[in-house]
Amino acid sequence: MALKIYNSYTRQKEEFVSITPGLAGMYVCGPTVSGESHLGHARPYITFDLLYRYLTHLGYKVRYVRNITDAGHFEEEGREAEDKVSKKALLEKLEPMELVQKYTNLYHWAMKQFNCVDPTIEPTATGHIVEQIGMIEKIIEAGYAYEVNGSVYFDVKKYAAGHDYGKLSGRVIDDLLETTRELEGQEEKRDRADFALWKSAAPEHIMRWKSPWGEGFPGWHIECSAMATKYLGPQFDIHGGGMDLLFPHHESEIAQSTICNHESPVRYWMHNNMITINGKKMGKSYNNVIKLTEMFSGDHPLLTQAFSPMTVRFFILQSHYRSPLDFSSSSLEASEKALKRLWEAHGILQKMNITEGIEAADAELESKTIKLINEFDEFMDDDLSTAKVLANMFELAPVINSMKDGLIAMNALSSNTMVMMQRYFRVYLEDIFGLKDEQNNNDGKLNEVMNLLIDMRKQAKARKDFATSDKIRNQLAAIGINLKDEKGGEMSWAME
RNA sequence: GGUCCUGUGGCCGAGUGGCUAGGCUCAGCUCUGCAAAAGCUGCUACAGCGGUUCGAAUCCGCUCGGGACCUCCA
Repeated sequence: MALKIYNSYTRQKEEFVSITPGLAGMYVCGPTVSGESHLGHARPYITFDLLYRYLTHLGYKVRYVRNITDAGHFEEEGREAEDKVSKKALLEKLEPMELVQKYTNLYHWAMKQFNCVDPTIEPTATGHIVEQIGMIEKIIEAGYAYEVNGSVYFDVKKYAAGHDYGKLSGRVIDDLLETTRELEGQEEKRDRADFALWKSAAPEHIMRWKSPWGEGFPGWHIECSAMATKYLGPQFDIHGGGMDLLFPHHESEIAQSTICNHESPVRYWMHNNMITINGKKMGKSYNNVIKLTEMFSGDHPLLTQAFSPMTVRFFILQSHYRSPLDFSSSSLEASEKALKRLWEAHGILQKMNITEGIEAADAELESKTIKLINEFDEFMDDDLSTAKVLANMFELAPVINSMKDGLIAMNALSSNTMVMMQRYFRVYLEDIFGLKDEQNNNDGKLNEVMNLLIDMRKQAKARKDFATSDKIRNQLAAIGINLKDEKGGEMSWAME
């Protein structure tokens, strides 16, 4: 089996073949650090973290570039240029870079909470002004851009004449040229479909750089092209981002890079679908965002409780990344319970001592188990079908739990299968899905205290002193620790 | 208005034409001093109407509903 991924460019699943065997280059559109990340942002970061982890698991050495957009852009092309970052900075009375730093830190914190692996390179737009200017100059030299009043625009019409502008996003160039939408201040551009490579900065702009065309700031799309080219080369394997970036952002990236580097920049375009609330995309424009800090604290009118980062991560993994995913507090609650059950089964499985050389006593269960486990790889190779892998795990969880409770004999499955199941659960849940234990019970002293309490409760139960045994259990429950009686008189515990 | 996507059981969600994903909820049962946890059982759905086919949730057409992009957006 080989990994197949859905390529937005060709609109079909394709076998992934990297340009250089053994190496993979991927670029993911990172955040604009002019505000706090919300739940919607979590999806691409977790989706492409999953991809990065899986490619690594498959043996690729991956260069994972995820940018930070810290240079502000005009709010809306054609209207009065207004730098997002500097606008907010005025409101908050902060230096632009102070604001950028604040939200960058917050973003990094959120990524850590989600257990996302750091990208191998995390370039900033402001750190690559020189490269962006260089690229713009090349485009002008090639005759595909023109300068007006200190701003530079990409000539879409000319590009479209010889290239397939619009292929990625399914746009028809004539429609773009004939937009019914009425936009003001288009007079600088030769054509309304043209987009800015460089914008002249109005005097009040705080963020500004010198360029051959005067002081200004880079256009929205050029940073990704410049940084991707610099770190991944003129053509690289995978470019990821949210579906809402298909047009115009990624379409424009292709155009710019193609003119500069004389080849299409990306082999596989991957796009995650949106997270919605009541069917509507979560986004700034809709005023329906739930910030990640609010998710984790529960401090939001739409939330009935706080949801941990791993619950959110699991929630996202339970659906396919190209399907829309509708948020509601109750579906998060369902994910929380499901994850808890699965994670406990995982813990039980890992603690099992496997006796070597056991032959399977239950041939039917043995073959079913092997099939379910083998499908993990198959499903992941099929465009990262995490939901199906999890479904198989949930089919195996009762088997694991039943073995622990003695409802299924320990020798029902062969040693080889047990070892394989242990390995696959660990590799998939922890290494590939990036889930981790959120209970802070690593404290050895807490464990010893709990062992003491369990011992006391066992003794109380043995002499039928239920008042004492219930007191221990109930008071622990009150502080969020659940004691569970097990078959055979043993007890285990778990934090809420 | 243009382009594209989508409509699955109480809820969330997988679904490559035939073998009825999975999770959560709910009901019953088992285990248990009680509870929790765990296990077992039950709940057979694919917006509507046509068509193709031996056979369609899956393909085609129409109708209705929802959404995305076309403007900053993950």
